[in-house]
Amino acid sequence: VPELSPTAKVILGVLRMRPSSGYEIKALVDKATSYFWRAGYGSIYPELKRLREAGLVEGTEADAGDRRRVLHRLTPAGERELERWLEGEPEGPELRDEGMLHLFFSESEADVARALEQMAAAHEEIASHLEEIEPAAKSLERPGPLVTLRLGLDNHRFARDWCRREAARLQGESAKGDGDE
Amino acid sequence: VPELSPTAKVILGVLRMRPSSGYEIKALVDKATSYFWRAGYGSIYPELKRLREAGLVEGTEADAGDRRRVLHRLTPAGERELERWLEGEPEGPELRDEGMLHLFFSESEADVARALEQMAAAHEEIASHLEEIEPAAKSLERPGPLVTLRLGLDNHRFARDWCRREAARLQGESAKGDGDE
DNA sequence: AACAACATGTAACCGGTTACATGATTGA
DNA sequence: TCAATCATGTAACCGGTTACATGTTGTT
Repeated sequence: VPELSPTAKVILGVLRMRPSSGYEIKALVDKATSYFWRAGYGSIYPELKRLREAGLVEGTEADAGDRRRVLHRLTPAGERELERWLEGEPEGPELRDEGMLHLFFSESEADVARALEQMAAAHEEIASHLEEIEPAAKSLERPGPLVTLRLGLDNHRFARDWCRREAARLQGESAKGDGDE
Repeated sequence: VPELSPTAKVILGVLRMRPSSGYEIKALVDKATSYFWRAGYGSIYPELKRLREAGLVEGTEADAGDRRRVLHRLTPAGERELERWLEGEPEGPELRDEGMLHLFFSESEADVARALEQMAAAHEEIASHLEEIEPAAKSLERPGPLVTLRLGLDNHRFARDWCRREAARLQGESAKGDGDE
């Protein structure tokens, strides 16, 4: 049995929550997981095809008054694969953060303060997005999305505050040395 | 002028701190930036070659009693490119976190608690690594590496504590409901 | 009539990881 | 002499992003 691809993992999980079209999967990922797991059409559609061919997912043309779309749902084999992945040890978080790299290469306290302010703004932006989607997460019965959201929100708020506080401290210090008196 | 590749960014920054061989760049990245920016030999050596060809970097065979190695240093053009990148707006952080995805798909409070414990362990591990390298960062004159490290350390400790606290809370609650009395 | 949103896909490109291949030097 | 570390690189593979291509349905 081959390992699930990264995109397969998010697709199977989403389909267990609710049978969906590729388009809907993309919309949900953008809204609810994009701050820790992304997927584009260029990954989703080919992966859905592979999952159908592997028998983990089943696609039925949505009939009735609906728009033409392919509703995908997990097969029993798909459910087993999903559970198997969920039972295993998750890989550690992978981060790529250009703001941190700027900060790392800073040579003066002014550089540090600037990098910190830019990072604070980036974390603020993500936190705002998470605040927007919080009501939707609260209205679900499943506990996962809301805990995830709160963890993300608190993490980004913490990082934002840390950066702001440290930037302010550095500017306070430089003022002491720069003063006219 | 083409954009700097991701690996070029970390290489140029490292070379400004200290002229180095590809091997040394890799060692520094593994030790000091790997928790927010990685690079392997398979990226570093080809990129060093491209940077030499583009005239941003200059490679001199290290002479003297040294081992045979190619010491790379920034050219004036390389310094300008580095500064230009440093002056621009950094891209936002990109994260891929399988633990968060497990958490997101959790269907019961027991699933949530388990996912949180695994995440706490992952953050603990990263925090431990950062604690190990803290003394080295403290001994530098440049301020960048130490602030970066402290931000990373506090972020991972915060996430670790958050996950632990919430996991404990959930288990406390289930005990109330599961009690024999 | 026009625009936004719904809906599905492919192809080219880019860049990162992994495995492979090689060889010198240093210390136990 | 043997293992670890220093040191440099290439090739195959994998997977993600971006741009392209197309057509429908609902709203203004």
